[in-house]
Amino acid sequence: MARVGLSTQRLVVAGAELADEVGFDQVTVAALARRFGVQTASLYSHVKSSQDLKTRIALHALEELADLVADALAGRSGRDALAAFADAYRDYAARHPGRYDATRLRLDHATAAASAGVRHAQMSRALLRGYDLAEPDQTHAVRMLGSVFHGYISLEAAGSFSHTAVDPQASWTWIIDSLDALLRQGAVPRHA
Amino acid sequence: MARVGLSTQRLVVAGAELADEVGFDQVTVAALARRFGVQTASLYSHVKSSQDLKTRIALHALEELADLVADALAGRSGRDALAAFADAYRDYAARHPGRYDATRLRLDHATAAASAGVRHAQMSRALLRGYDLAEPDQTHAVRMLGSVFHGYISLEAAGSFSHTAVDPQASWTWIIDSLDALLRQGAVPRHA
DNA sequence: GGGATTACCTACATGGTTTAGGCAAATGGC
DNA sequence: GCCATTTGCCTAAACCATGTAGGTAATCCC
Repeated sequence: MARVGLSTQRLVVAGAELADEVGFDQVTVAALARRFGVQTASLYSHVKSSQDLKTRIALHALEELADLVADALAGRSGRDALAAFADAYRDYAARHPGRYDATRLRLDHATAAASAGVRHAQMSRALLRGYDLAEPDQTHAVRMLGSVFHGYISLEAAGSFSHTAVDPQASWTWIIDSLDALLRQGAVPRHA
Repeated sequence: MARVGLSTQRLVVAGAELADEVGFDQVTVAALARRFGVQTASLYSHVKSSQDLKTRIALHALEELADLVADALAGRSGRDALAAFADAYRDYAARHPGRYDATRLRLDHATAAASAGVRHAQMSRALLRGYDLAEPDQTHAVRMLGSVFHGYISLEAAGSFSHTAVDPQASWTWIIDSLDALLRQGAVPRHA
């Protein structure tokens, strides 16, 4: 009865790879067991359930992505920082689609609060410190940036931009420039 | 052997309601059969597979949403139209979370091209005609609007905005005002 | 080397998906 | 109003995923 050497961590890492290959929602305990050549039930010694496995993959991806974003931001400011921030997310999603999907898994309050999601929020605020926004504008801006980048990446992944000839990279740059210009204006014209 | 009166259309409509109640990914052929009080296998005379059912629900939701957006846009222009457009999407997502999720189902190329997704793109362009954008800026702007609105709605639904005290409605209005201001400036400052 | 722990096993209950084949109810032509 | 056809729903059964219970073999540690 040769031992393969399973552990929670190895399952999570392999699960993340599997997610990139077949899609996050195709990650099942059974599929992961097949990949290790063991019986499905054997995995239940290391993860509590299918849900537990997915949550762990999500947390892992959030950490990994936060590290990449932190690296990208280091030593930059202004439009440079904004572009590096945005590109870090988009590159990660392109390179690791399954893990990127995993980062959007709905976590319960406590789990989210203990996750690297907090670092993501902090970095977003740090980025905006380069622009001169007072509260509550800063929070609005955090939400807008998150929405644009996340939305763009989702739509791009879903193939929504492949019906026109216009280069997605050009749109991406245009959007970053637009946001930079908008934020540089300081606040936003109050709605009449 | 009383007949319940199943049909593809009735299954799709009931499936959409079910999606709103229990979540789009909890929509199963078995659950839908229970709702009609018939055997699971009976539904396979009307839909080809679980995937087919989900695709049909997605197409249905896209149609329904396109109709609502068209209504919202009628007779408006400028910031008014922009806000109505944005609110139509957000209201739909709030009122019909399952169906909104369904609209994001990945469709194959041909299916997407024949879907109401095309109308959505057209309305987005119509909206932007109120601002003075030449190609390729118009395409960039279409993509930006889609990204912001879709991203905001996704993040809001995922509870990402419930960790700060700032009112989500305030951020939403702020974002619409910002986009309006940005678009009203005509083009965007070229990146230096 | 022996006891405790750990890694993996078999077996099974439960429930979703899908195909095949059948009978009964509705429909429509005469 | 009767028969033929079509259609709606059925049962049965194969397949696969989740999750639990309980067992055995490998490894760890003194």
